[in-house]
Amino acid sequence: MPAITLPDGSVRQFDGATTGTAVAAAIGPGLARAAVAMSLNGKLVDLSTVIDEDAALRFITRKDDIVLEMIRHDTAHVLAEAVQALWPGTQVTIGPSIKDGFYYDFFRNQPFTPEDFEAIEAKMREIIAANAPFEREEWDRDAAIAFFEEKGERFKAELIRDLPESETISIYRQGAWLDLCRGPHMRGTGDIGTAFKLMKVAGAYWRGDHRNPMLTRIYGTAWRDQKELDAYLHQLEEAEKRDHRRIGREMDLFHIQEEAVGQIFWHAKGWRLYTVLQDYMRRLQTRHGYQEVRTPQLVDRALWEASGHWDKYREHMFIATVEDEEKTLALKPMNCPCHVQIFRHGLRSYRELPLRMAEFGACHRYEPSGALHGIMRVRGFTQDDAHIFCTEEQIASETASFVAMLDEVYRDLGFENFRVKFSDRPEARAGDDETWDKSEKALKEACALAGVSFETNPGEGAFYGPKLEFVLTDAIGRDWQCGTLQVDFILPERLDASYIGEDSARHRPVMLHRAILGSFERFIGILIEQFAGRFPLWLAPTQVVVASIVTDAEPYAQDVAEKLRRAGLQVEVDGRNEKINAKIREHSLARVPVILVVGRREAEEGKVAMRRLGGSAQEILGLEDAVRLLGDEARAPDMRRLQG
RNA sequence: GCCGACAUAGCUCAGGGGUAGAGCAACUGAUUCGUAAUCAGUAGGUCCUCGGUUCAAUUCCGAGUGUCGGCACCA
Repeated sequence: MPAITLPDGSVRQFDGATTGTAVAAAIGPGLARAAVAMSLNGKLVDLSTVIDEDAALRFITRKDDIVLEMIRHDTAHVLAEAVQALWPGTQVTIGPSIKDGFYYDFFRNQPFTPEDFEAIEAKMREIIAANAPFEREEWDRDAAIAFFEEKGERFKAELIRDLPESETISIYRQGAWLDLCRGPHMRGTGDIGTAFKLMKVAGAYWRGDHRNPMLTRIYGTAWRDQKELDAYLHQLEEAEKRDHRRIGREMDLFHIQEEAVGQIFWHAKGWRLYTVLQDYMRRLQTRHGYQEVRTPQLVDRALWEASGHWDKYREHMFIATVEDEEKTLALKPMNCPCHVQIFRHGLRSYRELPLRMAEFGACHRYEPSGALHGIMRVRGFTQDDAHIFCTEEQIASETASFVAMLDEVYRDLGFENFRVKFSDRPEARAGDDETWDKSEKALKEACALAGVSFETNPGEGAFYGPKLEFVLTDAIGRDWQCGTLQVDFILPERLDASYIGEDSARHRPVMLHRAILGSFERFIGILIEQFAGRFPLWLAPTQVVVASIVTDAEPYAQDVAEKLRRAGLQVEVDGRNEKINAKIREHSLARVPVILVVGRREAEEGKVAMRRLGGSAQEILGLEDAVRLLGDEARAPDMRRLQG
């Protein structure tokens, strides 16, 4: 006699075991039509699930956002059926819903191409139109394995074999086709609707392991209706316009070419942005008690052997040799071993700790070709790196002040939201478990002190210690690690760093590896996408264009520009023989934040007509006022804070 | 690195077995025009590289390089 409690608090009694379908029908035909699944005691299940005891029930209709996940998951099943119908012998593997869509991984000797999409989508529409119900069955484990092996589905068989013994083996049928699946699903394929689209094909390793065979993955997107789908596709187009590679070209910031793959040719404007950012970071870190150093690019392999990097990362290092010498040198892939050299050069006292050593360290890593991505993932980059040599007791407070500094920087640069991941010990690591226990504990306590909440990223730590990763998202929705803080008990040991304690004995310092931007290259990439190239005045490579209306006004335009330059602004004069409309248009498209228009009138009266990017209003200002206003506004945020 | 796609003027792209075209940009001239494109003209290309097929390859085939999208990697 199940009593079913609905979200409005009402309770319905049923004589015997019932199903969601029956309950919905009992409530009303409208709901019966609309309900596609249900939440039973908080768990999302099929509508056909049998209810034989008291339960809290909420029906899921297309209005619920959770239905998007179901649509996507169901669409993945339909995709798999379509593909197997068109290319028998293709093996199925897994097909989950993901952000904005779904994918399905297939094994087939010949990969799919986007040209196949049309045929696949047509077949999918057929399957959806047939509206076969999704039917759940629970199978015996061995029978399921035998069944899939019989069919030649060795990946499916392997999946079942690897499921824990306690797991129920459930199968979902849709018409004549079936798949191993945990569920839940909507009522039938017809519930999917027609707002789906196959997006791209890609290779993906079976179970995400590069030693395994490569599968063909088909990505798709699916939505409740065409309107949502169109909106999503439009959003993708908009994101593409923010792509830092595109804006970098449009704004003449940088380029990359074949002769220096993975390295950046910074053009004048891009470099201006870079140096403004670097100056800002330098001021900030000085204020936060860091000392800046500079260490060599080429360092003998002996040091990398001692640090452990040679062993682990040799293939990813650029090696340099000279004919006259036996030595093998490596372009530094990171700065820490060099910083330890400075630390251990001479005797250190506990009184010097925490010692915060910073370097804008230019590093080179031979990144896999497939990893390269614009200026975000490169082979030559510069970290805003620093190492804090401290005692164990100082870890927490140093972490807290680091997080405060990072927070300040991210806010100043327009990032209010960022995610923090805590990555703990990886499989391949240096140091014993005791040390790792100590490091992870220290870092977690430090997070608590700093009020940092994080998600855990198991097994993703550095080989020498656990790390915090500060993650920002690019225009296309991809995550990038920028800031980081890593606790390291290992390197000081390996490279024999020590200080003299209060007790006059030698002690090992702890090293905190930390970066805020991560690399200038990556961060500037993110910054470009964040602002879509429309930088705040202090970061803009060209801050002001003075545009003359008539040739007569050009001398005055030059005069205006000169005064602005003296106030520290980056100014260009557009004295070309073009109509003012054309100039406004061009400089607006070039994302110049401020255009000062000057004609005869302004020249006579000593004024400027100021127009801001994105607005159409103009403001008439006296020249001196404009210079003061813009000069003030162009100050970096830290300078404003200092100067008020 | 792996799978796939792509590579033509500075940019965006069209074309196609008989050595290439558009728009924008550039340059020249005219125009001096007050807030998102003035008009006219000119110039610009080893069609990524190497090899093969062919009377003939930028086009077809192969290899390489690079880029893009994923996957794997990311000290």
